Amino acid sequence: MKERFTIGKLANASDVNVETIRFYERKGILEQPNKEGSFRYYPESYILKIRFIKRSQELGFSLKEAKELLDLRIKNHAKCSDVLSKTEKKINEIDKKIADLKKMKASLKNLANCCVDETQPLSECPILECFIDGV
Amino acid sequence: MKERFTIGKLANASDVNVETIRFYERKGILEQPNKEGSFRYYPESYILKIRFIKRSQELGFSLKEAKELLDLRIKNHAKCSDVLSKTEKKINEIDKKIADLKKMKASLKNLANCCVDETQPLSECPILECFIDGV
DNA sequence: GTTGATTCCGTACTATAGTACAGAGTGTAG
DNA sequence: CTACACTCTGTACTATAGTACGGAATCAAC
Repeated sequence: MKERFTIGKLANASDVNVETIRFYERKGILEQPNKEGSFRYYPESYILKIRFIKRSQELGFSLKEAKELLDLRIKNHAKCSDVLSKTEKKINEIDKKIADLKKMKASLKNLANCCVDETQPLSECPILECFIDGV
Repeated sequence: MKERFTIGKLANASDVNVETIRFYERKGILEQPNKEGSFRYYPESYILKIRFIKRSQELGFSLKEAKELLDLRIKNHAKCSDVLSKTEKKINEIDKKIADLKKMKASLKNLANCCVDETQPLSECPILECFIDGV
């Protein structure tokens, strides 16, 4: 038997505010679930959707982009090339983000290392160097 | 001879609005440069700072966090342990971001692959699977 | 079958990150 | 030495992403 969630339970399980879920519905980020009577009842998958949205934001995607990511799916093979090009674009974006995060990390590691080895030289604002070569 | 930039030149070189730079100064994100007369003149390093801030935002850091990253530096060795712990915290955050971006990417690759190989099964919302195991 | 928690809708408010603009002053190139 | 592009300060406006709240309706447990 499948679990169903009222908005309050869903909010709790997804670690967001009830108002946030309603806000997402108003904005079309989340689709409205079936209503029984006048109350919304959500399938469990919404927990995953909401967590995906929140994490996407933390990774530098806007709500709109998070929705685009959630919407990426193959409905019929005529549209496959469309999905493929969008997907490849997003993969490229993600690769750039990963590359830049790695540069940031290397820069921070270098900074941390200077705390250990006092003889290391260090510029006034060491993290600035992280994007110098080929952003 | 070092280059110096008026706010307009800096904005142009950094690919942001003049008002954005002034906004960052009001908010204390960027420190005010020396003024000659009543005009601001910036050293070249500000281009790098502003690009760093913008990119940090695209990687999911807030303005406040971007400033914290820019401010991470060793002033004297008494405070080293402080810098070290902040730096390690940020490195952990970055590692988590990288890990999740990789999961997203794998999910998108799987989706793309289904366009090529039609026999592959695909769920209704394939990207949702990306954070299922051990976020 | 009443009561208390939860949900409903709509509207208003908040925080963050800018953007726009008015009106005065300044710098510089011809 | 003047014209005009640029800068100054201050205030107001915008977009995005929520958050809060009033007052009515509903659900569920006793």
